[in-house]
Amino acid sequence: MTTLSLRAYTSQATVHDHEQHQLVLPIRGHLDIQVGSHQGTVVTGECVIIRPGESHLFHAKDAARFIVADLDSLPDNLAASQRVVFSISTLLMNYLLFLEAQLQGEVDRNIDQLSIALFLGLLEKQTCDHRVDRRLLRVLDTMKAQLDQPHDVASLARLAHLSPTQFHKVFRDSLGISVKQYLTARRMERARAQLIHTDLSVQQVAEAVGYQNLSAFSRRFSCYFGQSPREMTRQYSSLTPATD
DNA sequence: ATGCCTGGACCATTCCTCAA
DNA sequence: TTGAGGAATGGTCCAGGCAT
Repeated sequence: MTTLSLRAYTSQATVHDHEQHQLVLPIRGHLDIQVGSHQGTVVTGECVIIRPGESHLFHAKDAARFIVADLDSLPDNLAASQRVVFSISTLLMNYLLFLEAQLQGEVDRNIDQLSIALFLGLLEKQTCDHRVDRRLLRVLDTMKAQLDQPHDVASLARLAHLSPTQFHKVFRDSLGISVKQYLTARRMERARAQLIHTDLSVQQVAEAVGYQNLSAFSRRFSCYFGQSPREMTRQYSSLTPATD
């Protein structure tokens, strides 16, 4: 049995434990946590795993809000991990924001079941073997929010309060790829989504993800996905029934 | 014919790693 | 932290394919 609840703690909770697994996912503000021997702060974009019988306590600031999920069992990817805290994907983070609104609305059993199913589906997609360095969170947000803008490493490093060399190192240690590779990956994924889900032309999509030059975009897209933007569009449009 | 797109060649810039 | 050097990336130009 999986239940989801939205909770906003504002005061020190007493030490306690549960029979079920519990996941705590901040959607605003941060929490000070103590889980077993682990102690630290958890911020938006991270998830805490609390195993059955494990003593824990939270302390949240006034404005902090977070989603709590009680589960009988963890998905395999989480169960296999020894981590207490890991970074969640942007997709799951966005879904949590939707859930926040959903959980405060009217109670509808069907919708609730679908919501939980989707939550579990996204949970299974998490790679919980890493935790993104805090200094990079603003940088990642900035890049993702401004994919159409040019980003140079020097200014991104300043945002993280690191020297360019340190920034390179922290970035690769934390995410396993270089800054440029990360930016290109985000741009390509966004581009693919726009090509498949919108009627924007390849030119418009290229501009939307920061390429002034269509040729450069097409080349990069083909390298990344192994097929051209137009081929990608056609492949998916042939799978989608016509609406008119 | 026209517009849209792809991909090759070339070049400049920026990135990234590594040694000092 | 800095600097060097190779690698990667993006822009420009252009030729050519494809659909309308």
